[in-house]
Amino acid sequence: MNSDTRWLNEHEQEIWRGLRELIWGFESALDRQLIRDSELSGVEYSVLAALSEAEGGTMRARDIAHTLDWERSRLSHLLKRMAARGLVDRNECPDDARGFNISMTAAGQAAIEQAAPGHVSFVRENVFDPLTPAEQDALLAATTKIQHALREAGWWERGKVD
Amino acid sequence: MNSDTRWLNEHEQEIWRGLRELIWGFESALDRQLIRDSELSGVEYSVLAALSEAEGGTMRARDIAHTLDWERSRLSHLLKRMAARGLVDRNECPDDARGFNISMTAAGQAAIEQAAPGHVSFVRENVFDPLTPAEQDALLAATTKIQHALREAGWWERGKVD
DNA sequence: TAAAACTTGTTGACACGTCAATGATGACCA
DNA sequence: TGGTCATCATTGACGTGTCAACAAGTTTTA
Repeated sequence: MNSDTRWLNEHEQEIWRGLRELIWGFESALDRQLIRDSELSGVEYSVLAALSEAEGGTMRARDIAHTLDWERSRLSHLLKRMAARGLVDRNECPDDARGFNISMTAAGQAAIEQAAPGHVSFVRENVFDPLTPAEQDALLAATTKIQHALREAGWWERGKVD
Repeated sequence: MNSDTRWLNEHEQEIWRGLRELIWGFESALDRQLIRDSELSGVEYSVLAALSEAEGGTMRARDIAHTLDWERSRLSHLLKRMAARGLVDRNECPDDARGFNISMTAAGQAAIEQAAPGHVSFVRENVFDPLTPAEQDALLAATTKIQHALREAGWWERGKVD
């Protein structure tokens, strides 16, 4: 933070630029692919994927938020739109009067089943096919270590950091 | 796309999850750091960083959009907000009546100078410090190849992919 | 048990992104 | 010259994310 900042040298700038561009570009490319090949956005896909792994295609909103590591309000806004589009249903939770059970509708099920193959192919073709197995493992090592550093420093969780 | 989809095995899912979580989490962590330690968002920082490398701290909007690989409308919306906050000025371009010259104000200059050390430290501490030089190079190789695959397949550019 | 504290989910204000439409100007070429 | 086409920037509609405030229910605890 002070004047003894360790600035990046040329090579480090190149590495950083590569990472930053990928972080920026991959997510939007993934979103474009989903929106073109299905009727789902990336976030809608995430929610339906979580539901499809739950028994009966049903989860409490709280648990979806926890699984995806999302803020509750973010999920709430999205679920309202998804319910309006007929992708999910919301029912009161019998155990806990505060809660809601979110379940996939038949339309939601159909949407994710239609979207999944293209989504997987996208990942296959753009992450795994271009890399050797050794490179794939190196990528995992790097992403794991970076994520670990961010967690250690408290930057991973949204909300207050200090 | 067909029924012969090559699904991901366990290990591949682990690699993919690591990448996806990093892509999701890194950007928001970076944004949080900037917003906490300065008065700038990540996108505002990008614009000011581009301007600070131009002569006189001035660039045409078109060139900023090209440098950052952004849509013009995205830049236009942001510049309107930044101008309202006093971070940039917009002046008509003498050569081309369609264009605008965007320049950093003194406040914009002060904001990025104040934000830069913390930003660099964040990258240093969360990307370079956790990785060995060999791992850094492996990361660059992986991001480069993935980006290349996305470009080849036409997924990199926003807009129609046909 | 009553008060305090926490959990769950919604809402509203606002920042930010994409897309499509618009208007104005510049470039090209027949 | 005049018409066509491309370029530059803006705008509005809307999807999406964060944050803070809120209402209502549940848990803790004194």
